[in-house]
Amino acid sequence: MEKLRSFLKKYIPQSDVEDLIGSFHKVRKLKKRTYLLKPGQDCSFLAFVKKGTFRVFFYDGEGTEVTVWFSWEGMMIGDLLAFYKQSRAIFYVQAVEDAEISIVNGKELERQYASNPEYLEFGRRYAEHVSINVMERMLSLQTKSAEERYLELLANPGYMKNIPLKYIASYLGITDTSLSRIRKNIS
Amino acid sequence: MEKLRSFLKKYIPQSDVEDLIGSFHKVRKLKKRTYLLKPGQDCSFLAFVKKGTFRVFFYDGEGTEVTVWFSWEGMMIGDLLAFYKQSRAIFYVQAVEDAEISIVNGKELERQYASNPEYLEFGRRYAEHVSINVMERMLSLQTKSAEERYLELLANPGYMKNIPLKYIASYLGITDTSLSRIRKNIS
DNA sequence: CCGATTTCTTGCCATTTGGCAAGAAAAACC
DNA sequence: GGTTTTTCTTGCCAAATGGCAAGAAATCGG
Repeated sequence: MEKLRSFLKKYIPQSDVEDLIGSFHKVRKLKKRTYLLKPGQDCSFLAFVKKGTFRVFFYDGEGTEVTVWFSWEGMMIGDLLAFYKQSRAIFYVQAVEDAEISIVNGKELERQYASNPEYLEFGRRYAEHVSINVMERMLSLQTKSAEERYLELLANPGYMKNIPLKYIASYLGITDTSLSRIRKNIS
Repeated sequence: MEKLRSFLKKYIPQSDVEDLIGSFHKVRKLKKRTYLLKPGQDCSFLAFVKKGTFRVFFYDGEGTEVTVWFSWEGMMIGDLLAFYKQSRAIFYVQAVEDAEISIVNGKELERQYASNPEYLEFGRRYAEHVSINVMERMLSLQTKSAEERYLELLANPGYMKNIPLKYIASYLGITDTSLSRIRKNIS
C-alpha cells in the first residue's frame, strides 16, 4: 500500500490517509489484453494501478480504435469521463500488460468524503489535477503537429516503451501509417 | 445575483449558497477588446460572467494567436489552467464584447471551503465539470476533422454569433483561411 | 522451436490543411 | 458619412496526413 499512500499524500499531504487507503479494498489482477471495463457497464469506481499499464479507448464512427488515455503504475485508472458524468461506461479500459489494481467504489468514496472533509479535498484536488492534464493534452492536440506531439511523448521517461505503436498513433490522433512515416523522418 | 445563485446551485443544489455568493464581491466592467488577464499576472481568482463574452488565448511559438476557450454569460472565466496549477497567468483573457463580471479571490474561496465543507463540494464538482468539458473538447480535437468540429460548434445555440471567425478558426486548431474554405464547402 | 497472429513499414495516390498575398467585405472610428 | 482598420475570402501551390494493400518484422502461444 506504500505507493497508494504516497499517491494520496500528493493531494492532501497534511492528512492521515489510512481510512481512505482502507476503502481501496477490492484487489484485482488482469491479464494482458483483458478488460477492466466495457461500454455500458457500471463504472462508478476508481482503481489505483499497483502494477502494469492500462489504456482507455473506443471505436469511432468508422469502427477505428481510438486510444484516449494511458495509465501506468502509481496512477488511477477507470472511465473517468463516465465516472464524473455519473453515467454508464463510455469507453473500454484494457490492460496493456499483466496488471494489478486496488479498487474503491464510488459510493464508498462518497461515504469517505462525508465522514472526513479532508478527503473531500482530495476529491477536489484530484479533479483539478485531471483538469490540468487534460487541458495540456488538449492544447497539444490543438496547436502541435503530429510529429511534435510524438516527440513530446518520447521526451517522457520510458513510459511508452511497451506500448504498441498503433495505440500510440491513435492516441496522437493519427493513423499507424502516418506514425510510421513520422518515425522514419525522425531517424 | 440571481444568475450566480443558479450557477452555484447547479453544483450544490442542497446547500445554502448565500455566503458563497457574498464572496464574489468584487465587480468589474470591461470594454470590448480589453484584458482581464495577461500572462505573468496574478490570476488566483475566478470570475462569474454576468454579461458579455470572453476568450482565453495565447501566442504560439510562431507568434500566431491561439484561442483556447470561450466563456459566455452565466459561466466562469479566468486562467483556469494557471489557477489550478497555482502559477502566474499563462494566457490572455480578453473581453470579446463589453462585459461585466463578479470576482472571487482564490484565498477568499479557500476560506469559504474551510468554513463550510459543502462549499468544498462545490469546488470538487466544478473541477469535475471542467474535466468533463475539457475531455470532450480533447476527444473532438483528437478524432474529428476540422469541418466536423466546426459543425459541432454551429449545432450549439447562437453562442458563436458575435465571435470573429478568426478566433473560431484558431479555437478549432486551423487557420482562418482553412475555415473560410470549410464554410464555402458547407454552403 | 515453429506456425499463427499481430504489428509495423512502404509505395502509390487522394484529401485535408497550410502559407502567402491580394482584394472584397465588414466593422470601427471620428 | 466617409476614412481607416480589421476581418474574410480566394487563387496558387506546398506540406501533412490518410486509405489501401502487400510484404516484412515482431510477438504470441503452445
